[in-house]
Amino acid sequence: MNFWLFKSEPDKYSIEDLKNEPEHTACWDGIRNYQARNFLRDEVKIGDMVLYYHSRCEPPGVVGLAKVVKEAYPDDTAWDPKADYYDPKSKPENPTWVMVDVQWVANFPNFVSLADLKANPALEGMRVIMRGQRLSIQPVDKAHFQAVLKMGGLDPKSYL
DNA sequence: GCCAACGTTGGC
DNA sequence: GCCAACGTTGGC
Repeated sequence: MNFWLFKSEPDKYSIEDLKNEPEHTACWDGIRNYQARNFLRDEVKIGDMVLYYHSRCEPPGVVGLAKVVKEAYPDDTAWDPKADYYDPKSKPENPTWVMVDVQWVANFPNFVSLADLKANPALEGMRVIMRGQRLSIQPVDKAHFQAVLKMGGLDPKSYL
């Protein structure tokens, strides 16, 4: 099993939006960065666990836990001219972009802000706390993942 | 809203 | 293939 951090802007799609979906499940569409795409396509697997991170808000931080329920398949919003993430380079016969499905698992009893993450020495090296780290799909070390769950008030033994 | 950091584009 | 210009991300 792999561990991930997925960023989302809560104004656009928050963890509450995911929680309110049928079966708490939605497609994670709109990824238009090649490094993130490669993670989605090659390494994000069913059962992988995801830290749900709110970015571009005050304060940014990890708000909960989700899991992967469907592996990479073509992101059809890329060839819809009306979609926000339309990309004319991507075609149905040769899709450039992929998405996965994620399911809400839990909200953190305690919000874990970016400042909290930076203040925890156990999280040294975690990508999200590094300067200029814009990647919206990030791999997370298991030890880091467990530490963040604990900070959020969830028992890793119950979820991993 | 600002702006530094980063990714992408496109002329050469 | 280089790199300047441009667009986007995201913390602050």
